Formats: sequence, structure tokens, C-alpha cells
Amino acid sequence: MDVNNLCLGVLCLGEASGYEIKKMFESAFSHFQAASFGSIYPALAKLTEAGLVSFREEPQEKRPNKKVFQITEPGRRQIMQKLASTEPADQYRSDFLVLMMFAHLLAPERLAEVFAQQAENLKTEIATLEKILQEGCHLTAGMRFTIEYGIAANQAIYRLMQTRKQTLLSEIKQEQDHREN
Amino acid sequence: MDVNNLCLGVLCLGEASGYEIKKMFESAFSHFQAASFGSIYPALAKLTEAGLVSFREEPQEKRPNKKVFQITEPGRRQIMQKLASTEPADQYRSDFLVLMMFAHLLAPERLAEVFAQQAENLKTEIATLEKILQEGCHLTAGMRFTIEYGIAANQAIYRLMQTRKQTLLSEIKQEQDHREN
DNA sequence: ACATACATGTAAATAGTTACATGATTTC
DNA sequence: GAAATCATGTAACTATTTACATGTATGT
Repeated sequence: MDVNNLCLGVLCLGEASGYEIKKMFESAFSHFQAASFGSIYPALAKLTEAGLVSFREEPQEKRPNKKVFQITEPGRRQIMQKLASTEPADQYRSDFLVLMMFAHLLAPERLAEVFAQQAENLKTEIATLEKILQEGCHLTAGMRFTIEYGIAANQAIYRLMQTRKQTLLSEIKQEQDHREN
Repeated sequence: MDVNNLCLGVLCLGEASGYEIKKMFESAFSHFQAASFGSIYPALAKLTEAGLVSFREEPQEKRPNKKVFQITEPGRRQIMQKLASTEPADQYRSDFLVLMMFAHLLAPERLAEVFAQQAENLKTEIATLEKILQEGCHLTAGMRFTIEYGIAANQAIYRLMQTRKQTLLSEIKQEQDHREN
């Protein structure tokens, strides 16, 4: 799903500025989608030109005027059509797993460090998601589900890492020793 | 990690042609990295020009000659340096979760279909990974771990989907009814 | 003093996919 | 007769990030 349609989706939940849309990507969306200002602002400009969103300007003091966007009827039609036709395809890109794939090329300390770092990242992510769950009274059922989904995946991985850590490190050490001989 | 360095990594495991590297991305790598011919062939050309890999040509009958690539010493140095400095950052992009995020905008049948499709995808992925684990006697410890990691994550999500399916569907139905009134 | 939040936007650069071009052989 | 496997490569296109440009207010 591209940034254009994601913006339309967000605007179905209520009007928002580009800046506010970015904040949503950083909180509720962050574990499964990303978008920067450099893609959001051009997307909103394109959507406006195409008549899929409209905006009013709220004057700000000592700041650029705030553009508050609303979705239009044609915009609503497009996102509904998009949601009806999008396949549920996932893609995962992990530099951690690339590192693990080539673990035999890493120094033991480096491997341990990478492992610890990933565990730390997972814990932080889980904590962030749990916080959103607890605080967010305004979350829809669908949103709650996406967060539970993230927590479940991260927890499973975290547990695997704990149980497999020792065996992995020693297995790799064995392989490295074997290669040296 | 970009395709250039991933190719170097693969070539650390042994010599290979572009076509064979692609096959690795489709099997052992597929759950956490992707690369198409359109990126692999130019990457190998660039690496050759930079002296990070070399190749010999194996003549084929009625086919383009096979170029079998090997990593060179400078290439090995570069990938070692890259592996030593790469942060274990992960990114996950899920159209399924986008769909769930906006589940209240989906028709109930569509929602059920998307849900079933995702469950099916997960089952297939788990089966593929388990097959690789069982067959692959030549897997390194690190590779085995990446596969176990994929299985653990997918299984956790699959289980969550089973346990939450009914409640989610009814929660969303409630929200939709609520909106209509 | 420095970072962060607020608020918009552009331009260059990056990185990749998709589709095309070629073509024999084998499997369904 | 169609699709998959083997085998290489290019070119156009897509989407996105990063860095820049501008500037105040507030918190650390």
C-alpha cells in the first residue's frame, strides 16, 4: 500500500494535517509501515490536485499556516476500492537475520553484542506497543488487533532468542573452530 | 543491507552464478530479504568492476554462458567490515495489518476472506520453512536459527489469529452498527 | 547551549521492481 | 500447448529516503 492511499486511510479516521499524519505513522503505525515528510507532503499535494482530499488553512502565529485535510467523497470511494482489492501480502526485511545468516563470519563478541541489541530492540518495541494498548481508549478494534499482533510476534521471537542463545553461540563457535582446522 | 553486500555474503558461502544467487534469495533468504534479477545482475557487474568479485565463464550449450562468481580478498574485507558495522535493524511492512487497521471500512465477508487468506499464507510459510529445516543438512547454525526465527514468529501470529478471530469479527461488526446509528 | 516540538515544503539521490529481449529443454 | 527451469542482461519506471531550507517556542 503506497503513501497516497495510507494518507486517505488515515483521513477516514478524521481530519488531520500532514504533520499529524506523520505522528500517526510514528506511533500506531510504526511497527508495520513507515513514511517520512518527504513522501507525505507530496502525497497530500497530489491527492488535493486529484480532488481526493480538500483542506482549509488554519492561521498559526510565527509558523507556516496549518493545512487541515479532509477526505472527499471521491477520495473515500478510492480508498474503499483499494481496501477491497488489496491482497494481504507481508514483507519483512531484517538486517538482524542477515547478520545471523552470516554469524560464522562474526567475532564472538560482536555476535553477542548484536544478539543483545536485538533483544533490547524487541523489548523496547513490546513496551511501546503495550503502552499504546493501555493508554489508547480511542483505538478501534482493528487497531487493537494490529498492536496485539505486533506484541505476539515480538514476544515469540524474544522467547526464542532467550532459549536458543547459548546453543547458537556454541554451535557457531564449533563451526568457526572447525573451519580453522 | 543492500543487494551488493548480500551478494558478497552469499559468495562467502561458495562460488555461484547470478541465477543461483537468485535461487538462494527465493529459498533460504525469502522470509527476510528479497532481490530480483534486475538488481542482482547489475550488482554483480558493479562488484566485478570494483574488483570485489571475479568470475570464470562456463560454456553452456544453447544458452548464455554461465558466469560463476567468486569473492576476492578485497571483497571479503568489505563484507567483513559491513557485517561488523551493520546495526540489527528490522523493518516490517504489512498490507494485512493495514487492512486490519481499517477493518471497520471492510465488508464482513471481505474481512473474513482477508483473514483466511493471511492464515493460509502463514501456514504455507511455516511449511516451507520447516521443509528447509528438515531437508537442509548443509545449513550453518546461523541459517538454522534464521529459519527457526521465522517459524516462531509465524506460529505465534497464526495462534493469535485463531484465538482472536471470533472476538475481532464481532467487535468490528459492533463498531460498524454503532456508526450506522 | 542543545534538542525537541511545531509546521511546511523541495530536490537530489537511492534503490529497487517490472517488463522486456532471447531462446532451448523439460515437465504437466 | 502451456508453464517452469535454465541463463543473461537492459531500460524505463516507481517509490521513497535524506538532506536541505526556514523559523519560533519550550524544555533540559
